[in-house]
Amino acid sequence: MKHSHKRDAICEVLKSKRDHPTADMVYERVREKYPEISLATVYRNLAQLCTEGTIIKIGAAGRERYDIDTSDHTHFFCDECGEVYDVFSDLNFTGLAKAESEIGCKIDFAHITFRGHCKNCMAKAGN
Amino acid sequence: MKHSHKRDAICEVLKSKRDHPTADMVYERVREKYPEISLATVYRNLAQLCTEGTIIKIGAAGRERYDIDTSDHTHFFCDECGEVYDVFSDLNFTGLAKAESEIGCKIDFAHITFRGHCKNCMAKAGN
DNA sequence: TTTGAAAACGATAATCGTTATCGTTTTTGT
DNA sequence: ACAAAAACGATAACGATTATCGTTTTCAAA
Repeated sequence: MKHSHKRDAICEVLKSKRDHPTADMVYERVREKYPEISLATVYRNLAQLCTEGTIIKIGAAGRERYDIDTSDHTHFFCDECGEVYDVFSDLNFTGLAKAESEIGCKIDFAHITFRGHCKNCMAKAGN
Repeated sequence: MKHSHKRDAICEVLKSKRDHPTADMVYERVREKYPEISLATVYRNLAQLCTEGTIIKIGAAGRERYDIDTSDHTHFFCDECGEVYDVFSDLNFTGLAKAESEIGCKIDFAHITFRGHCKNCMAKAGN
């Protein structure tokens, strides 16, 4: 895909620190390279990158986050610190066909997110 | 739980038509009984009912919906018509422990939503 | 290398769902 | 009946995101 310089810089931000930043966080980071960039440009390019499939949006209650890893994986949201972690382990679940037949629908996606307490927060609480 | 008249009417709206309405939809419906009710009152009471555990919020990308069925169940969102359906079939999934050990976390909730095409929309498309 | 159209941009206004404020009204317990 | 607490309506404020618009940059064809 052909990208503008600023769009490239936004990709670079997503690639270099894979912590699922919000638009604001991307804005702050890309300003290190382009101090004059507008927040509108960040939103515009994030939207475009989503449309073309380069990145994905992982909605978390009124505050979108962005992930450059478009492979099939799950996200874990820490309820304590708000951090988001990738989970790549396979999750097989049974009952999907039964769910489909229950309401007579075709399930295209089963979207799973985890919530709980992350390693760091558990370590802190443990002491 | 002790409720005001208007809070009761809001519950009644949720009970009588279990289609996971948005706050706006609740507002429209409760106005049939209380034409003078304010949208603020609807939001206020929906929030309160969530807090006390009488109803649940099922967030769907920037637009909350409300469900008076607080039992453990899943929701199916039709990508075509936007309708939301309840799914009560059990879904067992394996790999949760592996996911926990992968990132060293404690998973408290696994939140699942389905997306796809509902019965009605498939029937329409089929002709 | 000029040129002109398309794409991208910055600034900022607008939008949308939701929440907060505040002065008034209703409910409740005594 | 009465005071305190809860609920209310109107509306302003909020925060995240999107739209607008006039300007600037890019890039390919001439």
